[in-house]
Amino acid sequence: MSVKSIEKTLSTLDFFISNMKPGGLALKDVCASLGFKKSAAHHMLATVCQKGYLYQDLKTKKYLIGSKIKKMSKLAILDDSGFSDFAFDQIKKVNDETGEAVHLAGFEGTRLITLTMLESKHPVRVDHGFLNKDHAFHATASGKAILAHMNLANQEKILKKNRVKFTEFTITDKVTLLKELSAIKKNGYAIDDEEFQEGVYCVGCPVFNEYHEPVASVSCSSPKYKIVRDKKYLDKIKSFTQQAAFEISKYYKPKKTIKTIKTIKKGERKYAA
Amino acid sequence: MSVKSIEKTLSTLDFFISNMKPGGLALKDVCASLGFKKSAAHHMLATVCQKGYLYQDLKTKKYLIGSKIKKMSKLAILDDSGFSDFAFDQIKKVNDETGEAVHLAGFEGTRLITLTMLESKHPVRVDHGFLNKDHAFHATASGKAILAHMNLANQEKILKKNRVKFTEFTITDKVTLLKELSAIKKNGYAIDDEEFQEGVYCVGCPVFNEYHEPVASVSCSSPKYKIVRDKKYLDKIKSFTQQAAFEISKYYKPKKTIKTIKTIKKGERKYAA
DNA sequence: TACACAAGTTTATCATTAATAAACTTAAAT
DNA sequence: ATTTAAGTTTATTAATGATAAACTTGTGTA
Repeated sequence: MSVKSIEKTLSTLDFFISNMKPGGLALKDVCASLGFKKSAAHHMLATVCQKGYLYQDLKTKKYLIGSKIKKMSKLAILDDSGFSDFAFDQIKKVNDETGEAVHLAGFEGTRLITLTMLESKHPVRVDHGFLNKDHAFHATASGKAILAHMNLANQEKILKKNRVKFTEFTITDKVTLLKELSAIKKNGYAIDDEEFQEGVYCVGCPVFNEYHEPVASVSCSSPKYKIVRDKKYLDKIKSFTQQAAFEISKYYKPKKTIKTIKTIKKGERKYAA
Repeated sequence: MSVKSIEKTLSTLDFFISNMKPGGLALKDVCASLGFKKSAAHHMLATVCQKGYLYQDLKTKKYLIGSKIKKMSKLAILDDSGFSDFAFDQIKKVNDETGEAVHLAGFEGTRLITLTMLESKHPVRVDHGFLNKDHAFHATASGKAILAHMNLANQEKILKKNRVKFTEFTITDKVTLLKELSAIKKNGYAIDDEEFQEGVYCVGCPVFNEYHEPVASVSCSSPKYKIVRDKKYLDKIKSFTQQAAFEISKYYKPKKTIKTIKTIKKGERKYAA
């Protein structure tokens, strides 16, 4: 069960984060975009303002981002960038060598999260454009690469919340998926053959932490026709992706010789399963 | 009127931001600290997780900061630091010269916000320790310094929400306050004589933008006995505070000769009344 | 200066919804 | 293996959030 007034409020915060304009947003803008009644929206926004997450300009009455949210942007505990920064060069290399879109994905609970992505350089591009692949753990190479190396309990928790059929090729049957995951674990890489988007073929490889738990994945997406046309193209993508994931896993095996090791705080390794 | 479930939810987010522990927070911790019933808290947290503001660790079931909040911390629109950075040297100077606690305050709607503060260097210190002086516009030197230079309409809006009696010296009568504000405007500085905290005496001076609208203030806090003991001490504090506020106002009159002018974006000047 | 319109605010009422308690599940500790 | 504690789910009820309508404020136009 979910609490509707909370959903509406957090959707509103989402909206402010994504659609903020210089002078702020008017009540009617929020109502128009999110389909709220103006009196209801007013009560909601008044409460959000009272808590300091937004505030209202005295003169224009438009709503602006409040100090509570701004304060967040200064909190070190929220800074996740250590891992992504470490991974960037490897992601970049795959992108440079293949020219295809490359994704670095992590997860939070049962949700797959895109941490970094580099877009395709080719004229015919695979353009995902979304940074939260909600409920797509089972339908993406990045998701399956992580999932394959989890224990059964976690696999089941995730699959329970990830059973959306995105295309006709999306695997939704649990038994078929578990069989697939078992093969992925053996092979060391995952394939997404138009399971998330039609015409898109991806290869994904897992990133492990120091306990060999899967914590992230690297994936490379290509238009499927290229894969079909040239068998060796897949091998190329596969090897670069695999190599990148292997290198990124070293983030979790910090060597003393790396000078920057002191700056890697415990809290940054928060992708552990 | 305020929406209670929203209040609870945002209080919970506040709690997570302030009290996050490495492995996350358990449901019972939230319930114990905020006085929620566990089933209600569970429903609330489930909704917050669904929206990606928090997430639950698969194994420990503890709640952690989610990608939505992390993403916020990377958004440029939230970056307010231009003004505070510009002001820092001046704040520092007052702190160095007087040794007393110095505050830079701004405001959001009817709420006074502490942007930066430097603590007292003296053994007997005035230690505010709070960064959001809620509803204290009327009871602080920083608040009154800003308020004095606003138009009557805005003054009244703010005073309507700022009438808490913090000490026996807090001025809550509207007529008395408006008279005081008028004097402050004439003098160019505001005094807080134990109106917010007993034994604490503050001087506050307004910072103006290019349209001569008050947008912030600098205040310096001292134990009252020092002020009483030595008449010249107040003059010293007053002159340093005044000078700092004057210099900080230059942020809003950018000269072409300053090279960094190009980096000052329109959006950063968001303290205008 | 007056008028009309649009946006925001407040209020009281009603129906929905969030809070509750109790039963249930899971996992850890003895 | 048993007990306990934490988390989850469910059905019920009382409280609360949504609503419409009246009201206020401010802006732009005549």
